[in-house]
Parts: sequence; structure tokens; C-alpha cells
Amino acid sequence: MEAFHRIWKKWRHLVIYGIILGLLIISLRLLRWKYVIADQSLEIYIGIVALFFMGLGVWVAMQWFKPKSNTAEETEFIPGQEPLSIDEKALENLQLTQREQEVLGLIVKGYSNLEIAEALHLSVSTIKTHVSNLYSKLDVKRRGQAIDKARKLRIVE
Amino acid sequence: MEAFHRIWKKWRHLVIYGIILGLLIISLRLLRWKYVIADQSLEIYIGIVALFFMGLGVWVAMQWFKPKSNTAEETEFIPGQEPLSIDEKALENLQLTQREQEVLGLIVKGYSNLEIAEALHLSVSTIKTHVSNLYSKLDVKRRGQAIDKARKLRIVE
DNA sequence: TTCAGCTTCATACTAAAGTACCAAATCCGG
DNA sequence: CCGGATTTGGTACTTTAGTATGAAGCTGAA
Repeated sequence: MEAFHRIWKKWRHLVIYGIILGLLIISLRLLRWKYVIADQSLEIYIGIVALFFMGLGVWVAMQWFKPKSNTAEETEFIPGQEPLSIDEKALENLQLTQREQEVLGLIVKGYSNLEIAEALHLSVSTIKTHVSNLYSKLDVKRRGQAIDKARKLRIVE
Repeated sequence: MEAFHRIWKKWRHLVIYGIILGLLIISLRLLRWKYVIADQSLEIYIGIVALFFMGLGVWVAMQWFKPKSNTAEETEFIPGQEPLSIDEKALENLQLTQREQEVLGLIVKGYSNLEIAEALHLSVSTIKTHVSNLYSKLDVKRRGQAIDKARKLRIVE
């Protein structure tokens, strides 16, 4: 069972592709089957195909958008610092993760945990986890302190 | 009931898209009744439907992952104004009392109600009263919003 | 493959914040 | 002196915020 789990983890995507191909073939066969079956069945098959391809479209888009993580890390840094720009060095020193920076950005805008969760499509529990870790790294105890510190360190807009 | 509410809040967009999808399918069926499609072009017809719905799926996913636009009100930025000074006019318009201004000043510094009470030699009850009145005048619901609004209105340092 | 770090989510709890309503003392202008 | 606004404080309650802990999946590097 353990071996199966590992194999599944590694070849999951290939299996999904296989299932998709299988479904495609099946749908095509069903379409042929339609020639022998009553006409009204065709509507159902078209609906199935439409649903399936819409789901496929969603999945494809998710694959396209999700792994689109940091490709633009390099920010040109001109010695003469802009007084209103973000202090990249301070940001690096804090070792904040991507999510923590996102959450911090919304906290500064006055979002509640629930609003942050909805904006990022996450659960409130997750937000609380990020917020707690954030406070540890910022060495603060409360939201207001975090906002104040983030502004003083110029790690948010 | 509470759980249902949370789930609804999170997935309501998907539900709406599902309804739209259903309407589209119905319209397709109606189209088929009006324009009889020759058997030879059935495969093409199916292909078009598949492509269309896959595109629709991609679009839905894009909507789903699209970051929410920030509708927060921005302060008018008049060139002649000093960007770092306190906006006295905005302050007057709010009709904040002396105490409320003091409390607001400490709130934006990250003070808790208890800390504010100690700093001003007052009880926490009193601070809560001032804070509540403050929120009413600022038209906000939470501490973070008050901080954000106070900064945007430039009524604090 | 293994492992550390990141992300996600849950439960259970405590602490802080916030609301609603009330009431008393003070201050200040008419 | 009266009355409105301010200031102070309380009780009771609901809502958010925050902590602690555990668990699981994923990813990238060793």
C-alpha cells in the first residue's frame, strides 16, 4: 500500500492524463453509439462533452496559473534609494515567505482574517497560521504593532 | 448553518458559473432544434462545442484566480500640498474630539486598549467608548481599517 | 530517495476587541 | 443656572484575534 502511494505521488499527473485520454475515447465512442440510439440522447452527450471540456479548461488554466511562482525576483537596485520605495534589504532580513508577505500586505490594508482568507481563497485557519508566524518574525504581539513595524521598516507600500 | 454559510461564501462564484453553464447548455439544445445539423458535420459541431467550453473553462479559472482589485478609496493628491503634513481640513471634517484624536494617535502606533488606558491614565472601558465613537466617525469596523483610513486621510503623523 | 521548508487546514483554547446600553461628573456657552 | 457636548466608567455580551498543537501534501535540494 505504501509502494502504491509513492508511485501514485510520482506518476499522478501521467495517470490523470491517461484518464483524460480514456474519457475522450469513451466520449467519442458514445458519439458513435448515438447513431444507433435515439436522437434525444445526442443532447445529453453534447452536454457531457461540454461539461468535460469545460472542466478540462479549468484544470489546464489552473496548471498554467498555479506554478507561475517567482520568475521576476530580480529587482534592479539603484544606490540612490527612493525614500518611498520598499526596503528590499529589510525584507530579506526578515525571511518572510511569499504567503506571509501577501498576508502582511492585506493586514496593512485593514483586512480581517476572514477577508484575507476570502481574498486568497484560503481558510481562516491558514491565515491565522501565517499571521502567527508573521508576528514571530516581526517580533510583535498584535496586529497594530505589525502594521506599525511594517511601515517603519518600509516592507510594504 | 454557520458551516453552510462559510462554504457558500467560498464557493458561491463557482455555483454562479455553474448556473451560467447550465443556461449555456440549454441554449445549445435550443440551437440544435432550430438549426438542424447534418450528420456529416456532427463531429465538427461537437468539436466546436468542446473548444468553446474548454475556452469557457479557462476563462472561469482565470476569473477564479484573478486577484481582487483594490477598491479602497485613495486620497486626492494635489501637487501643491505637502505630502507629509497632517491634513487639517480632513481632521476638522471628522469632528473628532480631543480624546478621540489622542486615542487614534496611539492606535496607529500599535497600542492595545490596555496600553492606551495606561498611557492616558484611564480605564479600558473608557478607551473602548472612545474607540467605538472613533470608528463611527471614521466609518470603519475594525482597528486595522481605522489605521489605514487615518493614514490615507493623513490625520495622523 | 530522503529531508527540510512551505503551505494548507483543523481543533481547542485564551485574549483582545468591539457593541450596546446606561449613568455620572465636568465643562462651556447662552 | 441650564443644557448640550465631552469625558469617564461600568456591565454584559458577541465577535475577532491570537496561541498551541498536530497533521498532511508538495517541492526542491542534497
